[in-house]
Amino acid sequence: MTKAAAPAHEPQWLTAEEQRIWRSYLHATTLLEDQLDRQLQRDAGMPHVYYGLLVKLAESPRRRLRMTELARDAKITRSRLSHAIARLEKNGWVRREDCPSDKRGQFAVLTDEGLDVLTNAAPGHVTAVRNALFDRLTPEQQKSLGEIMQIVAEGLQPNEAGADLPWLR
Amino acid sequence: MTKAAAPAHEPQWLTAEEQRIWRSYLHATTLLEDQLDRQLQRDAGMPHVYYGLLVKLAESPRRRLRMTELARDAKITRSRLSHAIARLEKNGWVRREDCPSDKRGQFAVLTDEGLDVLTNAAPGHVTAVRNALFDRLTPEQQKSLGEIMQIVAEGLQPNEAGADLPWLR
DNA sequence: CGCCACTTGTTTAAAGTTCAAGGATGAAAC
DNA sequence: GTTTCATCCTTGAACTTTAAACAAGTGGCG
Repeated sequence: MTKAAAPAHEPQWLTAEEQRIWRSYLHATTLLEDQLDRQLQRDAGMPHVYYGLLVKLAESPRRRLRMTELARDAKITRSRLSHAIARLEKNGWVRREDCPSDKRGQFAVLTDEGLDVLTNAAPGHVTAVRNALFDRLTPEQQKSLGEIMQIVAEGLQPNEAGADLPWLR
Repeated sequence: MTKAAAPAHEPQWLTAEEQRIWRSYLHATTLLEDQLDRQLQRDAGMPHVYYGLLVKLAESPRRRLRMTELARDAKITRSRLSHAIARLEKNGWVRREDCPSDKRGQFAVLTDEGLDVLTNAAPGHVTAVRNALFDRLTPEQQKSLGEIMQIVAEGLQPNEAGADLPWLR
């Protein structure tokens, strides 16, 4: 121990190096999200989050998902999802369906038109992601990024994959 | 070349591994941003972006910055900044001042009260960042993250540090 | 000077998000 | 059955963000 310990109720401030890392993180993530939002808004008429919803639906059996499950997958609140689906429904890209087995439940269903929009938007989006991210990183960096982000995501996941086990927090 | 090349106008889709990385990235960044937003909203009565504005001001000489410069530093549009500063001004945490040398210009100035709020909020925020990010990563991972994010940020920076040099794009 | 192009910052309205509350159904206990 | 509590999803209001248009000021240049 070469440094005096901080007073008990003082937080451990970030070191200069940590600050550098943290700022790079903030800059990169905000710039990237802005970029994707603008690209998708321009080319597909919706923000990135909404695009993500269509993707989830397209990947699901029968192109449908329960609202709660979709919200969980997309990491957004059910409230936000309700509003989002309302908007997508207005566009004709998604439609709601009642769940036969649980009268409280709703399915969000990707329409044919929605799939078309998605199909048209996808190439541009993938290209944008490549340009901004993958094309700039070495394979090692890509691997590293994946590991890091997985760790962070798991740490923040309120409840996923055996999270009803109290001793995991 | 073991794989057939994609048709010229087909995008290069993400490989399975790239998709994994990209999804981890999206999950981690959205969960982290949500987490910080909620923490700051609860403890300091403002979203993360607004907190970032106060930080920039606090770090600046005489606790003030021109609107455009602040917007650039924080990676947000001037319009967004106008609204944000209006709100912070209403809280008494920031005040505006005219620029003497350029009558169009405005300074955003951090008030004493604003500095107090910031001082009180900082420990909790730093702790949140540590808990979610730094405490979970090895030193190598931290270093790697910094490098990666710097690359990405620089790639997206519309104009920074000698960006008026046309041959850089 | 007088014109023109550009920058600065704000404004308006529309879109998106959050927060707290609430209606309805389900599930388990009594 | 009915009470109780949890879950599913929606709603409306407040707030934040975006996009486009605008007023005012700067600065180059004939």
